[in-house]
Amino acid sequence: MNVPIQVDYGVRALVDLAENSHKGDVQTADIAKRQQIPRQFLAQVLHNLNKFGITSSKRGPNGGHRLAIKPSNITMGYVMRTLGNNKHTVCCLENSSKCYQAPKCSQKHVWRKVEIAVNKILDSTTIEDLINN
Amino acid sequence: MNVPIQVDYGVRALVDLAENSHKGDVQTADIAKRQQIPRQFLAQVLHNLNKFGITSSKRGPNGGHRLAIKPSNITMGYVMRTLGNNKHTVCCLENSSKCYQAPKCSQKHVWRKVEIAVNKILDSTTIEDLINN
DNA sequence: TGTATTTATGAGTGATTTACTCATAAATTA
DNA sequence: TAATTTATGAGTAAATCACTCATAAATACA
Repeated sequence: MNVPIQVDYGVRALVDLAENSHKGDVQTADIAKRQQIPRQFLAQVLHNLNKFGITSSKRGPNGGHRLAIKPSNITMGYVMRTLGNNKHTVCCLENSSKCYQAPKCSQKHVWRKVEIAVNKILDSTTIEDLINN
Repeated sequence: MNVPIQVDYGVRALVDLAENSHKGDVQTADIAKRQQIPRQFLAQVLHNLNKFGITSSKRGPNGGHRLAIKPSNITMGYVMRTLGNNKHTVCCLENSSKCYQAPKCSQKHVWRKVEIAVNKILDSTTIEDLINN
């Protein structure tokens, strides 16, 4: 499984937001510093989370980011699908190969089974779960 | 999950070998033709399978490849680990990030859980299972 | 012995992806 | 108006992927 660093950063940012939301909007630079994530890149990740309605943001002085959904309703699966470039969790050759097209590809349903198992775990793990360890 | 095309080719080659083993050694070119895999690349894949004892081979006229283990004992998991460049199935940032090192990485055990679930499926699926659909 | 056949093996390569940076625009506040 | 903060698209260096190429080594058979 390819876990893009965007997903890692995104999840960490969401955990950070959940833990610091009481102070009001949280700025990219603060999250970047706390989580040791390159600032400009984190800005893009947060922008993506924003676009998909997981967070919302405000520009200008004392602007920043906040969660738009409560931590117990944000699943790793949703973050993965949001930041993971719309790829299948198990990319069984989805781009170039004929795997999914081939009628007698005997591997296909194994990988599908794997994907279902993965999504089951990711969709049942929330940001809140991560905070509670 | 990154399913390298090598793994796909390897699994298909093993299924092909299992289905054609009764005729004696099977040549790379024949598998390549039947399975529509680039010949030279398949040669490398078969060589890798050979190195790890899944197949054996013979050079020269009427040489070729054969299974060294019976299909019911070759798991997708083993093929994945053999051809998948020794990476973790779930590559939770294993290369560059601090994920596995960081003491308070709350994602780590989620990805580990995912990896265990994936391996459970792959290790319980054999080449024989694929042949029997 | 010599020639054809087949695998073994390392080096190279073009395209794509990844993980960023840079530059600048737009919004907001004081 | 100036400072601050996010928005957004373009660019980029390094790594990876999916191969090809070239050549060596083994084997079979005439």
